[in-house]
Formats: sequence, structure tokens, C-alpha cells
Amino acid sequence: MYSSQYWYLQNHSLFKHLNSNDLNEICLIAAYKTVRKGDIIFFSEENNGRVFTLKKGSLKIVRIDVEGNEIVKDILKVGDLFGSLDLLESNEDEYAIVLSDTATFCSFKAADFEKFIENKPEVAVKYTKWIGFWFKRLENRYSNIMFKDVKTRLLNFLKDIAKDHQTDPDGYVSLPNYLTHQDIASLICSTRQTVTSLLNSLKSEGIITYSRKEIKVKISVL
Amino acid sequence: MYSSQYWYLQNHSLFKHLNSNDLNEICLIAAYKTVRKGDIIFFSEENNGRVFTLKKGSLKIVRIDVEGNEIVKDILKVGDLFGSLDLLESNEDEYAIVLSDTATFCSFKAADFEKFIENKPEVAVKYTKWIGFWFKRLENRYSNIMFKDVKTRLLNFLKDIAKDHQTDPDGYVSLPNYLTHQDIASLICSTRQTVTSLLNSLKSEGIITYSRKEIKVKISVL
DNA sequence: TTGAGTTTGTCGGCTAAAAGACTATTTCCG
DNA sequence: CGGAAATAGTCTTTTAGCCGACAAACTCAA
Repeated sequence: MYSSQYWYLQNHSLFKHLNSNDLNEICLIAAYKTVRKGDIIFFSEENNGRVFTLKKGSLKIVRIDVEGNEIVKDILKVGDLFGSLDLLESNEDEYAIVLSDTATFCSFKAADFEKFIENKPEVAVKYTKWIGFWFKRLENRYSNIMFKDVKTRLLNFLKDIAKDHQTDPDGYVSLPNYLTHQDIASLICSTRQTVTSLLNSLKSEGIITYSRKEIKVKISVL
Repeated sequence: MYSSQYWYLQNHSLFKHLNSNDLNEICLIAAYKTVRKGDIIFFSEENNGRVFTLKKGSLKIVRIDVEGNEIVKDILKVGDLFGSLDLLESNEDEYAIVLSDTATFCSFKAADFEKFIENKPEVAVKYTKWIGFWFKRLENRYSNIMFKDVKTRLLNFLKDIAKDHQTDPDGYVSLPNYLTHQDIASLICSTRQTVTSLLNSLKSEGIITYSRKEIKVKISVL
């Protein structure tokens, strides 16, 4: 018999191979929380230096730049880590907004995790690799932005979210759409107007169909 | 009494706090090498999955994109880590070119380092933080490229290399210049011609002077 | 159901900077 | 030294896509 908290942790690839004693230990430093759509998770104040793992739902990471613009940095889904991944403080100008109806996540203080890691070297190595993956992901995202035109970037963005979804028998992938054109623009580093007109030209090319709730993408094009 | 190899490792912040037994251990998995200007370090083949630390000199990291263009990804200096930082394989399309007259570096197999880490969790935590720093650095570099115009990016680039150099009494920082305009263009994501004319306009504004060997930057402007 | 707020659609002007073409200068090496 | 290769300088042309302005469509709460 195990508590649901155990299940959550065990289900996360970072902790999958830990036994129940280990889980017991990390549960002591982990805190769970469920929040609703539109809720904001700030990384400053009491959350500063915390690492979060998303258990359910999806959210977007937003940064406020020096001019006060909102920049959508990333869209996260179940299993992703966020927060102070580098085990360092700060991130004052960043926060997360819940996109799905509800989201559940657990979190622990980077400092506590650090202590935990020191006794669980397998976890340390796994964590290191995890960070390495994200590093590569960031590199790819950015080189995409710098060397591809907006249309390609938009298609790559669609491809990226489509890859974790089932293909319908008609050859389309149906993606629930939590994002405004403004959000998408921010993610692919473009403008609202450009995204709108590109989406419409993709629509008239028969590559996608979309409403405000859903985007369907012809999988063969990606 | 210690060998010069010990000194090298000990001098690197990642290994600074290890005692001589630990150093002995990691020396067994580390290999040293000195190379000359223009030499190329490939990350594929026998170097695949290796982590390097630069002991002396400077080098540039180059990537070949799908269209065959050389993209200068980074300029590294003493103390920097490069190679398979994520402890993973691949990086086939990347290599390093030595810029200084000579360069010395040591390297170890990611797999060996991993084993080492499992017995030295403090090193794992340090390594994770190290990667975290680079993560942030990458984020900053790219947000710079995406949200600033070319002139600002060029000035930021100069600021960045100026920050580890002494200021002359005349208020200028003298930077040895290993880079062509093409290299600089690639680093700040612009074109050769644009860099050339921007450098010349900065020169006529009295902000910099430069030859092919050296760039002098008025520190007050940065 | 109504009207305020938010998100989408469309257009044309505008500009930074890429791209191309050619020349001038410097470097390198036999 | 001399001549080829690499690098830098300066034009002009072209263009992707940003930006403002405004209208249409949708959403939601009172």
C-alpha cells in the first residue's frame, strides 16, 4: 500500500528507480499543490530556489523583460521540471501561468535536493543528464529561431506540440489550444499579426484547420 | 610535491576542493594535450562523449548547419568546459578551432566522469550548478540576439570580451583580436558586411579603434 | 442580451539588415 | 620579393516581417 504522493514521485523519471525508503526521504522535503487555470506561480519570495515538477496539466513560463514586455519562454507538460533547475537562487522576473483547467505539481527546496543528491549519486547523474537534455533543447529552439524564417518556426512549433498526441484516422493531429496568437508569436519570436496571417495561409493551404479551442494539423506535412 | 597535471586540475573550480587522493583518481581518467593555432578538435569519433576543460589559450566552437554554413557558436577561454557537457554522445556537427598560438586542455570520457561522480556527490552538485550557469548564459546570449538590434549586439559582444581585460590609463580596453569580421558576424548573428560597416561607424564615433590584431574599446561607453 | 473586454483578421507603409557585386587591402608562404 | 588567398570596405538592391490602425468576431459576466 502506498500513498498517492509516492505514486506521483515514483512516476517521475527522475525518481523512478528509487525504493520506498528513498521516496520516504524525498517526500519529507517535497510539497504538493494543486492549482486552477489562470493561477500564477511566482518563483520569487517563498518559492525562490525551488525546483518544481509538473504532475498534471500544463503551464506556460513567462518572463518580464526590462521594457516590461511579457515573453512566453516555454510551454510545459506533465513530467517536466521547472523553477531553479540550476539549484541557484533568483529568477525574479519569471513566473508560471496555469493553462489547463487544473495543474498539480510538487516542489522542493534546491538546497534540500542538493543534500539529498549527495547521498544518492544515481539521482545526481540522472539530474545532470536531465539538465543536459534541456540545454540541448534550448540550443535547438534558439538556433531554430535564429536561422529559420517565421513560417518554418511556426511549423516546427506545431510539430513540437503534435509529437505527444495521437493521430486521428483522417491523418490529422488534434491539439487542444490553450494559446492565443499572441502567445504563439511570443514563443516563436514573431508578432501577433504575422502569426494570424500565417495560420490563415496554412489553413488555406489545407495544412491545418483551427478554432479557438483546437488546432488540427495534417501530420504528413510535419 | 605534485605533478603539473595535479596543478591543472586543482586550478579548475570544478575540482578545487578535491584532495590529492581524489585528484589521483580523476587523473587516471583524464588525458592532457597541447595543440597549436588553427588546430581542430573534433567531438566525433574518439572524442565523442568527452568533456574538455581548457587550461590555456582560447578557442572557438563551430557548428556546421544542414546547409553547410559554418556557425561560430562560442568563444571559450581558460577554465571553460566544452564538449559533451550533457554527458551524452553525439555533437557530430560541432568542432573547436584553436585561436591562440597554443592551447592546452584536458579531457575525460563522460562515462568515466559519471562513475567518478557517483562516489563524489559534491562534484555532481557543483557540476550541475556549472551547467546551470551556462544555461543562464545561453539564455542571455539568445535573448540579446532576439530582442536587440545588431549595433547593440555588437557592443554587448565587445563588452563581454572586455570584461576580463585590464583598462589602459587612457580609458581604453585593448583586446587581442583573433576573430575575423565573419566570425563576429556569426557570433552576433549578423552578416560580414554589416559588421564591417558598424565597426567603422563605431570607429568614426570614437568608441573604438581597431586593426586586424587588436580592438581597443572606450570603456566608458560599455 | 447586451455591451465591455479580449482575441482575431486584414491592409499598407516602413525599415533594419540581408544579399549581391565589386574593389581595396593585408597576410601568408614559397 | 611576388603573387595568390584571405580579409576588409563600400556601394546598391531587395525583402522579411514589424508596426500601427482599424474592423470583425468571439467570450463572458452582470
